[in-house]
Amino acid sequence: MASESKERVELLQGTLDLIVLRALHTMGPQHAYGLAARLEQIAQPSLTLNQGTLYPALVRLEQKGWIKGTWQRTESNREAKYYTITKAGVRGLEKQTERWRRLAGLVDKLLLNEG
Amino acid sequence: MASESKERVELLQGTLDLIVLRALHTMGPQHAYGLAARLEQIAQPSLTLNQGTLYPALVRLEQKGWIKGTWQRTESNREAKYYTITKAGVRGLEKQTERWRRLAGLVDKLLLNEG
DNA sequence: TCGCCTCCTATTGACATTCGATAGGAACCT
DNA sequence: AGGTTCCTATCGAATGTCAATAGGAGGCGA
Repeated sequence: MASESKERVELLQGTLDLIVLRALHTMGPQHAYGLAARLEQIAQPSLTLNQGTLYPALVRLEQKGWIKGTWQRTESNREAKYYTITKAGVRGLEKQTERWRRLAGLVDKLLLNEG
Repeated sequence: MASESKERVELLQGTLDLIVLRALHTMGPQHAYGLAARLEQIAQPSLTLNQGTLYPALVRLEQKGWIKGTWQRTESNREAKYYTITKAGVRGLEKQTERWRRLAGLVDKLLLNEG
């Protein structure tokens, strides 16, 4: 047995943008905190999203013009920055998805050669 | 249509180790140069492996004890460092593969929710 | 023998991203 | 008043990739 038991999925650099974009696209506007919660839930116990990773990612994406943040009040009456995906963001998402599929395809191709 | 036509796959950070390990595992001992050629061939025109990325990766893997390099003569009579995967490397490969599958599964789960 | 091409290893600096730790404000509940 | 949850945010360290560059050694043709 391996001596560790946590076995979290660590992000592959560059994957986070795809994940965030996709999440915003399907679930609509979200704020960082909520996003983290949703994703963690979807990912079961395997992925723990670092706040210190997520926030910079959102800033990055906003600077690129792929998402846009607006301050609003939460259901729980707190100030939160809700991010919405932009048109450019949708295009970006498509590209990132394509990129992912390519790499995944390549890796799978290698992984399949079990001979 | 997108305005560009090359669309190379850039590596997701952390993927290279998996690829190299897998390649060595299935094709047996290889030197860096040959490895690059083989991989590029497998990946069609989509992946261009950077030498500047591959060499450090091999050093890294050797330091971890996952691969072992020995100098030998090539068919073309040149000195080359042939890398072989070690037992620890095989275990590492399994872990990396598992890790990849997890992340790929997660991303795919997200990607499937097309609205 | 000279020069060039292919084969092959290798390093360097810039850059981007992630991690882990840490900080703090504001609303709500007791 | 005090604690907890919600929520945003930043910092330093570590890591990995990229693009460019350097160079030696064998083989081959002129």
